[in-house]
Amino acid sequence: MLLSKLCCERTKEAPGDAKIKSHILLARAGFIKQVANGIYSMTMPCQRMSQRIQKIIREEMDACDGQEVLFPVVMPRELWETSGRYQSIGSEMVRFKDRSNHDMLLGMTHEEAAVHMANHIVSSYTQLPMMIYQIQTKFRDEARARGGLIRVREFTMKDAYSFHTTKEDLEQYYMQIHKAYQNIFRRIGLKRFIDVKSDSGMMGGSVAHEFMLLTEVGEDSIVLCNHCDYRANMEVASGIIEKPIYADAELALVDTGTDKTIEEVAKRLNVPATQTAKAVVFAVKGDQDQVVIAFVRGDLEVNEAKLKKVLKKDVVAYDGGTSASVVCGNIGPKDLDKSIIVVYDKSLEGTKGMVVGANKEGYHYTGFNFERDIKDAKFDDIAKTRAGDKCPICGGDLRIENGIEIGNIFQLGTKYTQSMGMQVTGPDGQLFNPIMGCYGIGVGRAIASIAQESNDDNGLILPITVAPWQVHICVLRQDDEVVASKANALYKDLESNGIDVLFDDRNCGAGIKFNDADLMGMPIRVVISPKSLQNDEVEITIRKTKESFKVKYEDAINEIKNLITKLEEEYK
RNA sequence: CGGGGUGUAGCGCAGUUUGGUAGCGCGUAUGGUUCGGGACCAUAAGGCCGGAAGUUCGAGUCUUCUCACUCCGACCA
Repeated sequence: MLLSKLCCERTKEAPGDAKIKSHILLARAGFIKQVANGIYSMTMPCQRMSQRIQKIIREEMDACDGQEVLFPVVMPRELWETSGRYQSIGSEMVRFKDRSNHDMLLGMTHEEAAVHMANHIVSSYTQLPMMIYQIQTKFRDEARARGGLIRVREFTMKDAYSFHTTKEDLEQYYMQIHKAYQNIFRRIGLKRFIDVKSDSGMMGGSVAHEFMLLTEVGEDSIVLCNHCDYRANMEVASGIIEKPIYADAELALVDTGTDKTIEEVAKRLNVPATQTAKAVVFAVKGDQDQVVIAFVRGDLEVNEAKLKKVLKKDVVAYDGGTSASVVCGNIGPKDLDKSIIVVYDKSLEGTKGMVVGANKEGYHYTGFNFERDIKDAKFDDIAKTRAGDKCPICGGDLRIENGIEIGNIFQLGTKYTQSMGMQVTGPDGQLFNPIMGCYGIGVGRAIASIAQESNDDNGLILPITVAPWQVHICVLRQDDEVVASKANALYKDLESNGIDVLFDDRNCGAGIKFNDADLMGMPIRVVISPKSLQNDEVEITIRKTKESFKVKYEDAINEIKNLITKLEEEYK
């Protein structure tokens, strides 16, 4: 490809609104062009990078006996009603009417389409296990797109769906995909990626993992153990906390005046925050009259994802406007309104001598004993894990890092095959619902992740496995006929040897060429100039290591071939 | 959805307080001198100042409405 003809403009300055490295660099290198909020066009280099990533994904999926298929982008309402998700998914799914007034939607995930396809084709367990996958555009009307390609509304995704006869078979296959994902992320050049246990969210199902790139700019919080392999998304992480024992005491009503917060009350009564219980008020989503109160120890926070899981209901912030009587700031477990759903965190289990609200303006109780004073209380894990809590596996210290989700895998179970009525005949002649797994990777987010992780002050540093071109030729003094023809000949020769080359054939200064080459990040730079040709040489520089050496012009092709092989080794 | 911010040349921005001929840097085009880390000189092209309505002799600038983008938060397979 001739750079002079490439539809891709590099700029010195980043868009004013770009904040994170990957966004700044992809924009400056001219890889992406924003069209609307969360919607981008990709120029040729970016599209080629996307295709290279897709090729690696295909190879790994095919190695897991995946069959590449294509589901529709636009689907009818009826299909999504069979799973119940037409109703349960909110405004992040775009809905519209076609010309004959049918309700239609844009696919944001394709479980329904996958089951629809499988259901009409598979009739016997002998056809299982089976995995189908596609690489296609998805649209999710995110409330807030941000960070360039990190969080967008329209994106390319690989989504795969597997069908199994037994749970054991799914589990075995799940491990196989898990391995394939590790291969994919390693091969596209990501370094700091890990898999974590995750919440299965709206997808349903039980076991789920997310693949995360650890980075400052990540939107997810990940809990990691400093000593063992334990790691989990904050949404599901559980740490062990120190539980100081306080002396049991008589229940006593004390005047706490206008003090409401844990900090104020603890200070007034001269007790540590760990000797208090905090009440956090929620309401069931869509029903502000159904109040939910979650109790955690005073020094802890409620983890809403865990609370939702315990309740099996969605909760939202309580807006205060209901019939239930709650005295905010003085809420306690004793004598609460019967209509309220109450959840206690494990941090309170077995505690005594605690300070709790009295459900009475201006008063708290001291000496509260959870075993004695609440009958039949059930304790669930609903507290947010903190850095410094102890690992549930080995007892080591936990730490918290940010991450970007770059892929995920779910053991779905029969949620969709059941709701959509997919049944096949089993070995015993009886019909059963196949057990499903599903597996996603965001291609655009992988591009952003690579850019985010692999760069320096001068620009992108693309792994050779995904770089749009392996070699970037800079010809200095394009106006010199001998140099120009030698450079052009090298360009042609490399291409005819199956090497992808970006040839900077512009007649401009060396600085401009070097800066553009660094910014765009191709792994191998070849400089050919009057100076190098004096000794009949060209200069080869490795972008990543800045390592540079000269080779004879005639040997250039072989040297470059060898170098490519050597660089590729690292991603095997 | 809540709270802030910004819309002026392809890109980055000034000009708005106090209304009076549309600016700067980068980029682009042409000519020339240079040219191994974003060179220099000269010349030129490029704008309905996001949109609509209003105030005014006169609006990029003031008023009202609207749209878009964006940051923080809520939300998020």
